[in-house]
Amino acid sequence: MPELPEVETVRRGLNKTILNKKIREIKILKPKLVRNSLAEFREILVGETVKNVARTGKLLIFEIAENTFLLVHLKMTGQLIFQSQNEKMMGGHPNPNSNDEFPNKYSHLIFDLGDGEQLFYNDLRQFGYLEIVDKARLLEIQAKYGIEPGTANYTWENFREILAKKKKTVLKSFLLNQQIISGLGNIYVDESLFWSGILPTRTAGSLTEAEAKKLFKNIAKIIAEAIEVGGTTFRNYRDALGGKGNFTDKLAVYGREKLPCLVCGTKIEKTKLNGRGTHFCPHCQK
DNA sequence: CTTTCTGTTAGAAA
DNA sequence: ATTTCTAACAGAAA
Repeated sequence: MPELPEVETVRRGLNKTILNKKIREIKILKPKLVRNSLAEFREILVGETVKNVARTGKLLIFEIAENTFLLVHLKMTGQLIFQSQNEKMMGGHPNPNSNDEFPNKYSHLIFDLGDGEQLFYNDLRQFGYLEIVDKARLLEIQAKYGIEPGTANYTWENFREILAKKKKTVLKSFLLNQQIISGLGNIYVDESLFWSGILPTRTAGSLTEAEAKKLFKNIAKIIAEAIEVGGTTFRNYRDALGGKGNFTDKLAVYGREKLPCLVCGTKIEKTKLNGRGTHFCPHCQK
């Protein structure tokens, strides 16, 4: 479900709500989502506090101690939602942006933070995971991620270099590959290619210098804009307070098949490319 | 009713 | 080695 802007929005929400609150207890209702043994998972976390929540690509990193990190990947439908029971008891819904009540049938882990405060890990499709790792393992995992929009390694030089290394790869797959460029998913790949006027079926090596530069800039721009408005809620995505993202109304092609292109009015087409639904304007994209 | 689709990605197959 | 397909799962939409 969530791509870089959505995970970043969750990260920011968590940093505003759960930092330095002691984990009193953890209810684990779906053990398979935890990659450590349950005993170890509880042993390490209960009594600790989260010092900071960081992120690499779509992976959340809870900093627990010098050599202890809790990784959380939301995959398609994972949610991390903070709820304070106190506000609820004072009347009104605890989260002004949400009507959802928690826990629900998809709340598979519940972190008790004391004072009526809880953090829920919800996951309809149960593809996500939680895993405690040490620093060495964390670095190993982070090393597999490609350049990331919004960070220092996202430079034109580096972008040109990865394009040159994957000349024959179809752009859609190229942009979805987290080891090449991290953070993009199906929505933002389609949007970036649309605004760059490039068909998703083109190969990395087929781009002109001008096209490549345009794509490079548009990716950074679209990701930044999406973060600003709290990401995109197409179906299940919710932020750390249960709220929805507002980039949804700004989508130009994703989910707009058969609707007129915002730029030229041609009907947006949807095809399947490498197993992924792919949206594009047959007139604007060459 | 059945079939197809869904924001991810590890691992298998090609 | 590199690229494409499939499975993990539940539910909505066609």
